[in-house]
Amino acid sequence: MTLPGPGKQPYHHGDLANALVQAGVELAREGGPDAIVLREAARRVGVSATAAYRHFSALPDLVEEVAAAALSRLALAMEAELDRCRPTGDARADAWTEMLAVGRGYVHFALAEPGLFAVAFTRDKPAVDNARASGRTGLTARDLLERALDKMLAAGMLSPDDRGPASIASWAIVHGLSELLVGKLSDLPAPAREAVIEQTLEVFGRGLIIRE
Amino acid sequence: MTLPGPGKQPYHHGDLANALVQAGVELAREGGPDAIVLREAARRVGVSATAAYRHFSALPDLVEEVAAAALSRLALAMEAELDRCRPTGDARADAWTEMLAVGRGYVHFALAEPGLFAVAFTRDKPAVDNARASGRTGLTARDLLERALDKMLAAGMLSPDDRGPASIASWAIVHGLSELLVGKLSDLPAPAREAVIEQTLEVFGRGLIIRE
DNA sequence: TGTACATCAGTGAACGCGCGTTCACTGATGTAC
DNA sequence: TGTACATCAGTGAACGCGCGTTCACTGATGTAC
Repeated sequence: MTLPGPGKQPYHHGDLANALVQAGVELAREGGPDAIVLREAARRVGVSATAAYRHFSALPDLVEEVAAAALSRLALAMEAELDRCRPTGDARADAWTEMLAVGRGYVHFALAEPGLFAVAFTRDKPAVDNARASGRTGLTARDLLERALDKMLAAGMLSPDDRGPASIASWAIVHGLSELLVGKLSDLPAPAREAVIEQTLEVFGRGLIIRE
Repeated sequence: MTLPGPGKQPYHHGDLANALVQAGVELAREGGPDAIVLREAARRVGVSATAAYRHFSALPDLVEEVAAAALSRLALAMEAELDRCRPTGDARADAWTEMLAVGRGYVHFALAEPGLFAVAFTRDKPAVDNARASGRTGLTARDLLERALDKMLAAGMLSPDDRGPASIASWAIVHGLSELLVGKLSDLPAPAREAVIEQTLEVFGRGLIIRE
């Protein structure tokens, strides 16, 4: 690969596909799914609109990769929240702390990046959950949730009978909370919002956790 | 108002505003928010595109009214589900049955009318929950939920401390479930889907209901 | 090490499309006298 | 009961716009000999 000298515009970009996806991500951040516009992405990268067709068969291809990148960022945000957990050694407490972190990470990402969140869950295509694009192959949001639930199970605070239903139920509660806070409940001031998040996760947790 | 004779196309439509909203609803059913197109709505009603401007200041006005109509239909679907409940006389059982009906009505509407559901929760504007448009002024989805929760409270199966958080938590669980089933989990076959709905509501219910 | 040439990655003009909206207009309606 | 006239509710042509995509092309790259 040739590094361009200062001020030089190389004829070959070198990494156009990626650059277009990044531009697409930026557009999505600013205006959600509908704002992902092929011509604008090309414009931002400084390339002709037609150049995009060397890397994507058509617009939906680009959108799909932007969605994958958005999902990837969601998982990253959740991992960041997870990293802030300090284990105490109490398996039960730690498992629930992890579960809360996963949920909070999810909801906070939606609030911080509503455009990307919308794109991540946009459905034009069969919708592949695997984020194989954008160079990342780490754990998905779903993986992080399952791991937290497994720890709860291992800690004996989750009934084996509930392990199955718990996946989708947990996903639903954080997803619904995210959509509402970003949408119909967007008027809530930030402090009230945080209280709502904590209370909702707590009520939900009571349904999950075995009473000792 | 003049009723048009057979085959006569009256110059004055008589109820254009409403007809355009209905056409918009149809478009939304078929393709979600982006499918609400002023010109197409006018076309379907058999009127020039510009006629719409006698009744709506611009496209977002139409969309807003279509969204209100969609919310109205959601509430109607929930009421229909509610009407199928047969009270047993046991206040606790009946309250929970009603709560389940409200939740199921919500999720089933989303599954039956994904386009309308999306429009109902689309956010371009401040988003007024009041469905003052489309001639309906009944109870909203939110009202139905609050009523069910009040009955649970009255039946002594919901802690007064939880009454507040329960509103948004309940809304979140059904909303998230709806979004997921219509989106990322749309591959689920119908029977599995129903099982997921029941299990999710049950797990959630355990968090809400006071253990006797 | 040089050179011919296939292949790759761009360019720029052009296309057709459907949209929202404006404009000047005309036909229908209803009200004052 | 008639009639003049303001107002209301439509029409149809036209606008500019930005989009996705196609086409024939050209410059850069890399490989075979």
